Amino acid sequence: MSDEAKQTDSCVDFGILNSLLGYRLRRAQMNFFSKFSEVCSDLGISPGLFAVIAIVDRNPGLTQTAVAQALGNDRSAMVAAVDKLEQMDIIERRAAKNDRRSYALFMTKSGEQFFSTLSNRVMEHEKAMAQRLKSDKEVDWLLDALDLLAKD
Amino acid sequence: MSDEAKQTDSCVDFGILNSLLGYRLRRAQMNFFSKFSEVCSDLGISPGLFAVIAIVDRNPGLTQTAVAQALGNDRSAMVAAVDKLEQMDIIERRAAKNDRRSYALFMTKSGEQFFSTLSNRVMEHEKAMAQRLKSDKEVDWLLDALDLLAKD
DNA sequence: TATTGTTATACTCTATAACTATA
DNA sequence: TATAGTTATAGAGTATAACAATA
Repeated sequence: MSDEAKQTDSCVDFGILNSLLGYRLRRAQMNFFSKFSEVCSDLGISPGLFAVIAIVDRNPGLTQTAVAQALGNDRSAMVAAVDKLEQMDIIERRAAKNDRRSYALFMTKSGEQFFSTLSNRVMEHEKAMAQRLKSDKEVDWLLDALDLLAKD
Repeated sequence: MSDEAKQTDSCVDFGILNSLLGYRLRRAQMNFFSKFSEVCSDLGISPGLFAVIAIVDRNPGLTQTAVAQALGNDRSAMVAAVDKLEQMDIIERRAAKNDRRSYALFMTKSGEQFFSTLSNRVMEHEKAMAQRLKSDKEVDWLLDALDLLAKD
């Protein structure tokens, strides 16, 4: 490898990208995503599926559309997700009481146990990442800042 | 709509998701992404293409592989990106001096002008988002925090 | 008419493997 | 043998449109 080529290895000027929240958000999120996958891939759970489980766990009886709206997804994306989670015996569809068009989503018994294990893993990962910041105060501050940037 | 169903609209408990940096990062990044698209879609530039242009603008003569490594992408993804940017007369491939396998990437004259316009738009968008935070100090702090979370 | 779940579809982004021409 | 660019391909994620059953 020539010296000229070697320059390209680590001396790249990121210019405007360095000052862009959007770019840094993307890099940070991509890192979180890949780390999450490492931690949870053997359990067959992606970040998206984790979010669905977390919502159903805390809000038993929600419809598929309601979960989709909460997560900012389209209803059509819920079908495959709930199919998979039902196949894994984590979530179950039950006929809704007042509306025969919709299903109510509930955790199964084994699903609750699974989510407990899963949450512990995710929290460990989260803890390791949060420790890169100086204090718990800074983590809270970051959570608030990200919330501001997520709105509309 | 029944009262029972109405509950699902905005009274969803996000549980553990609320305290997860990973989830909030995802929501914030998705918002940035869609806003960026609104601002730049008429120019035919996605966040990914913008990053490529920004790197080439500041580092003329880099190879495709070097740009890919800087951005954390695979080389194969660069082909279509550079094809499009070359078609738009923003970037051009030139034969590399010492290595006939590789191209050196450079901005075209019109590309530099285009990037100037583009950067102004992106900076406006960025400014609007940054103003959601309390001060410039907080923005700098956030940039540093995101940088910490993006590493390995 | 409007809404729920569903299906089909497509589009983007991304990663992998294999090929070629060079090194 | 190793690397740069390329191609083909496949997977995940996401969004749109249309349909049947139901409201």
